[in-house]
This record gives sequence, structure tokens and C-alpha cells, in this order.
Amino acid sequence: MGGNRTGAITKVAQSGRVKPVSRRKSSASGRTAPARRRSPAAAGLDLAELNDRVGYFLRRLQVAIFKDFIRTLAPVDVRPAQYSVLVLIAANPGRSQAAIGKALHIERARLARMLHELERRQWIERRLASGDGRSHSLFMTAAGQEAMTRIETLALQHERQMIKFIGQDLRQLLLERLRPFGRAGHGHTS
Amino acid sequence: MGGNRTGAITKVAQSGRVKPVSRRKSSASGRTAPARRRSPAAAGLDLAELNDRVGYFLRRLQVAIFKDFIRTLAPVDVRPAQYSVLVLIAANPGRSQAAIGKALHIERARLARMLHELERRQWIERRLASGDGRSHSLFMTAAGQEAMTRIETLALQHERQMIKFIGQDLRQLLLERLRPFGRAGHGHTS
DNA sequence: CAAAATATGTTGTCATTGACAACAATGTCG
DNA sequence: CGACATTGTTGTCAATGACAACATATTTTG
Repeated sequence: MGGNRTGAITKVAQSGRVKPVSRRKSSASGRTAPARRRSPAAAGLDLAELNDRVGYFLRRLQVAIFKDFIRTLAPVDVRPAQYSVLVLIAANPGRSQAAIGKALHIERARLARMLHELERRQWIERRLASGDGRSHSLFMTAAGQEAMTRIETLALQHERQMIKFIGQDLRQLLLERLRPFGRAGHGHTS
Repeated sequence: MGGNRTGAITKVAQSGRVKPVSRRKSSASGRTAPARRRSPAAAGLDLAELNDRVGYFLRRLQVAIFKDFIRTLAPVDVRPAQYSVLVLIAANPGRSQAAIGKALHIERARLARMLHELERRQWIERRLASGDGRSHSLFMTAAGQEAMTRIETLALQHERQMIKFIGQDLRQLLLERLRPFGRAGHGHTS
């Protein structure tokens, strides 16, 4: 933490030090009403330049989607990252932790701990790779595959909710346009 | 923490307990080569059903964008959330913490600590609201407005990098289609 | 072949976030 | 006035991302 123990309002410059903000492109036409009775505090604030930051809206949408995912998959207690790992192991049995981690951009240490949890739940198992004494080959257990049925059912339910939320057309478009970025080689400086 | 202290490979079921995974669309044809010298481990893994999870790709893109934002704004040490707060205060001077927080979906406690930091840096100031003894009116300081010039310059530089990364057409499309979700009333169950 | 460099998995921390609980002070409303 | 809501604050906890340090094993090199 930062150890920020302020708590007291600084109370600086109650004079005119604060200029009314250098007028930017948007807004214009000044404030709509000088005295909007009983403004609910969160009345339409001006997002200003935030309106042109694609990262802002993408973040908002992504958070909303994850929240829905977590809520929908709560019955099986599976989080987004866990889900992606389970799917990859099921579709690519026998691969190493390094392979799974690189494909999903999950760091080694993080993945190791996540796999311990999935192993504790007896959904996956790790065997020492035959050819390489360092790596572990990952597999789903029978119980894991059974669980995947239920998990995929809920994941599909979540996806349907997403379609209702953002619209099938936008979802399809996002999938088509974003898939290339989801492949390895993007987003990592390494 | 979780207290997961396993560390030992369980070494279960080395027999046939693990069925070769219900054949999915791709894969097939078994392992390509029994001994692919220096295989990069992360060779194209099958994303399977992840290919239809819009949340997965959205997450990947969003993380990449935030990383670029943080890297680009590193000279001024401003993170995405801080940036959004600064922009909103500059564009809506005098509003309360509650108003800013609701508009950006930042929780009260989180925003309070963030504002303490921004106040410590002397970029913003808080005055007791005239009409309401509970709330604080937020303003940019002169120094804060000066800083905003540099911050916006870097933010624009980041945005241009985003255009190069995902393409101007996709960015514009995302902005147009996602802006409605960025408005209040979405993503919050409250 | 032996030393050096790499790769892999593990554990230990730290920093950032989101979420909640508990409070104190204040405001609103019946 | 008294019950309840709002606002800001602090304390915690959980999930993540990021690194450092190791032990072990493999690959590369001289």
C-alpha cells in the first residue's frame, strides 16, 4: 500500500486558482442548465475525451462480461481463467504447462498455482512428460470431463446472455475481428 | 491466501482412466511427430470452444490496450483509472466523489483512496460542498490542468497506437457500438 | 564430454483492483 | 424527533499480474 493516511481535506486555494477548465472540443454550448433541481448526483456527467478512448469502453464491456460469466458459472465455481485452462487442456491433452500458459498468456507461476487448485478438485492430472523430465503433461480426469459437460452448458448459457446483451451481430463481428489478436504473438512484448 | 501447499504431482491413473477426449472439430490425426526437435512448446494449440467466447478475446484485447496505455503514460505515471477520473473532474468541475464514482463505475472506497493520491500530487483539490456537509466538490488545481496537457498528449499518442494496432475502422466501430454500454445504467446490478 | 546457457515448474512477495463491512458525520423524511 | 439513507473513510480479503529466486532437467557450446 501507499500508506496514505491523509483523511483531512487539504482546503487549498479557495480563491480563483482553478480555472473553469480549458474548453475542449466536445461539450460546447456550456452546461445545459444552471440549476437542475434535485440532480441525482450521477446525472449525465460529461465523459469528454473519454468518449474517444476505445480502451475505456472496451474495459467497461469486458468487466461486465466477466461479471456475468462469474455469476453464471458460480454453481460450478469456475472463473474465466480457470475455464480457459480447462478448455485448452481438454482440447489439447498431454501438453505442458508452458504450452498452455503461452497460448493463454498466463504466467508460469500463476498457472502452476491454478493447476494445483484444479488438481485438488480432481478435474485434471499431471504426469511427468515422458521425453522431458522437467515438464508435466496435462490431462483431464474422468471427473473433469464430466464436470466439463456442466461447465460448457453454463458457459453457453453465459454466451447466450452476451448475445442478448450486446446483440448477435456485434458479438459475431467482435469474434471475427478479434480472433486474430487472441492468437499467440499479440499483446506480449517478450 | 489459499494455503495450497501441494507441490507433489499426484501421479494418479497412469492407466486408461483418461479417455482421449471427446473428439472435437479440429485436432485429429494424432500427434504430428513423435520427436519434433526443438518444438516451441506453444505451437498452435486448439482454442476449441474458446473460439466462440467473445469475452475471451475481448479480455485479451483489453489487457493489451491497458498495457500500452500504462507504458505510454509511464512518463507521467498515470494509470487508466486515474486518467478517467482526471478527465471527468476536468470536464465536470465541482461534482462530488459519489457522482464521479457512479459515472465511472468506481467504488466509493476505491475512489476515495485514488483521490487522496491525486490530491497528494496536487493535481486535484476537494472542498466541502456548500450545500451538503457530507460531500466534497472536486476540482483540478492549476498544476493539475497543466499536467493534463501532457497527459492528454500521451493519451492521444496511445490512442494513435491503438489505431495502428486494431485499425481505425475497427476502433471507430467499437467506439460507436460500445458507447451506449459505457453510459450509466449498464454493468451494474445495483 | 563438461561448462554455460535455457527451459520448466515451484514458491515467495509485491502491487493493483474489485468488493464488502463497519463507522462517523450529515441529510432526508415520516 | 427518530428511523433511514447518503457520503466519505478505513480495514480487509480475494483474484491477478509481475518478478525474483530456486531446483531440476535439457540444450547448446567450447
